Amino acid sequence: MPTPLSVRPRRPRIASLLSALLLGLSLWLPAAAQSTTPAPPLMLANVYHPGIALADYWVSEKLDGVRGYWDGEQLLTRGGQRINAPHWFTAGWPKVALDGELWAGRGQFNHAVSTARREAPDDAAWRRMRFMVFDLPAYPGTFDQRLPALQSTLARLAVPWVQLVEQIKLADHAALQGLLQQTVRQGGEGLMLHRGASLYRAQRSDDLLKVKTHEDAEAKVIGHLPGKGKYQGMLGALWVETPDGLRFKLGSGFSDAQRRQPPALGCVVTYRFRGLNGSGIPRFASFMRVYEQ
DNA sequence: TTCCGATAGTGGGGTCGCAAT
DNA sequence: ATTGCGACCC
DNA sequence: CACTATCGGAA
Repeated sequence: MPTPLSVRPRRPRIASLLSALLLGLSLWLPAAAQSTTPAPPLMLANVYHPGIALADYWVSEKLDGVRGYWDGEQLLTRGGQRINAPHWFTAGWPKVALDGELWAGRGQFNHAVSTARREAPDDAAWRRMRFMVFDLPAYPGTFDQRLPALQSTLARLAVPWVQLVEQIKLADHAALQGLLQQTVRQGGEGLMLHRGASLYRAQRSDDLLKVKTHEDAEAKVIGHLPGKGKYQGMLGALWVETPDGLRFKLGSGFSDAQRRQPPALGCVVTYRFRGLNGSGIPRFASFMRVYEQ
């Protein structure tokens, strides 16, 4: 799927009629900004479920940062946006593709995003960043074979802010759950599984799996927010309040029928979430069901 | 026939960059 | 200087 | 990121 619509309409200050014309025109022109390239061919993850042949996989921590794809020349985001790192950060990097995560440590997701997406690199911020590499996309071999090649590639580079993501083998599902709980307790986001026998495929498949935890909680419905597009005239999101008085919007997890007849004001709903963001608001919250005592 | 995989299309918090105020 | 919005990240 | 709905081909 070709990346659509150029972004960032950079319109000159002329008559508003003309600028509107240019804006409309810009949708048909190639992306003007030097910051956008086609999305890199990334391997994407499915969700782990019991029954997967764990012996076929390598296990590593899921690092909560910004996906970074080094195409041999420049750093790109998952969507193909150019990442403006300081020159020293990428100096000496190999002329081959590297796939990894721009990461500032556990619990530092916002710092990683802020640093990676700033147009003018903030040197002090970048000094806290690491490129945690987990794959060598262009290498013709299985993940089992790419791992040692990647290790020697990074060993030649030998800078502390570029590191290989540690991969281990686990005996069984129980061991996986144990490591998952331990990792999350320590502030990690979850685990990733790489199938050892898999070639690098730019697709979402079971060759790459993610393992995450989730929690359930309750909140009271204090408002209905309207939907857009295909949800015009239906529920877009519930405005809810937690027992602590924290308010946020709950907009995912509803069936179309529930969006037509949403939970009533004042009732309590159960939602699922994965950790809290910096302000204590549940991250990736989704509606589960109406709560009944 | 049923089921699975890939798409398309909604929704969230947070951040940056730009335009309007 | 503040606010609002779209487009990204997750 | 989360999710639901849909469609076509695999099972």
